[in-house]
Amino acid sequence: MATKYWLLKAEPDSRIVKGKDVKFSVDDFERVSVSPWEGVRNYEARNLMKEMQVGEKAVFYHSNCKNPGIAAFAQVAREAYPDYTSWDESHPYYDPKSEKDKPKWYMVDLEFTARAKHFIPLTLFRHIASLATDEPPTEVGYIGEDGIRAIKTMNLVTRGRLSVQRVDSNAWNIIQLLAAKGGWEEMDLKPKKSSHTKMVKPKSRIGEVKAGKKKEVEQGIEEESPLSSLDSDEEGKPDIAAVQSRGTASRKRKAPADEQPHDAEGLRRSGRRRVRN
DNA sequence: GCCAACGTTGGC
DNA sequence: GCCAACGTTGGC
Repeated sequence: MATKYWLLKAEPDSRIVKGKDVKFSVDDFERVSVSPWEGVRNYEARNLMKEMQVGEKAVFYHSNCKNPGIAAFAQVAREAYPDYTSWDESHPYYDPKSEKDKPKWYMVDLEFTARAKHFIPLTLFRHIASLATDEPPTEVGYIGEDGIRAIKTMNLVTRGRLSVQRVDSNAWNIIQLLAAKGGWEEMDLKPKKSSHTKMVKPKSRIGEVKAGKKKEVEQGIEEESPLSSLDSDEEGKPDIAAVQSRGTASRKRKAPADEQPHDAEGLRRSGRRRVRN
């Protein structure tokens, strides 16, 4: 079985949840060297962690911060085991539905490997993903057209909210290159306005009405085609909660890879992670 | 089983 | 701080 590669997020900035700081930066990671990846409360992310094997490589991503992006490399140091923080009432991600004899949430241990020589900002990925395949920027021309293709389909670009993601080997190789070589520091990393530009801001008339909290989504967009996601090879049961596409925008999303142990229920938090203690 | 409402993620 | 995106819940 081919080695798999992963991307895991953590928040480098302080954020207090239930009185505890959930911050976990690359500095923290480097300092502790090995860390349990607790706090993931999203089924798909959890299932991905259950697939992880000791020794597999991963990138460490800074999320929900001023400059999100890939900060370091890591490897899986322990396969999935129950996330004991889900049993701790005082923990930010306590889940009363998770029982000791039937854990609902799992985590792996990750070991810090090295910092990325060049921090790779999300804006770079987004920018590259917005380009035509045959117009590679000279500054990072070394990634080639295949590199652009690989980036366009990265989960990081297409599935922003997933906190634990798989990284395919093409993307993995590009990440290695980028982290080693850099070169984009002078680039203007704004995405190249793509099709779905949505700048329809009202021309503000003078007493405009505020229109409630309804945000109409223009639909019709539906660009997504790739959504590759090979997916879900759950090892557990098949996923039940199948797709629930939301009506509005014909989103195609894959089934929520889930499994839920008998009663579905659920916390509504998603996959954030990490709580320092 | 559909889908509107709700609540969270997380970029900007 | 705003708000689009989207996972989840719950009414029907």
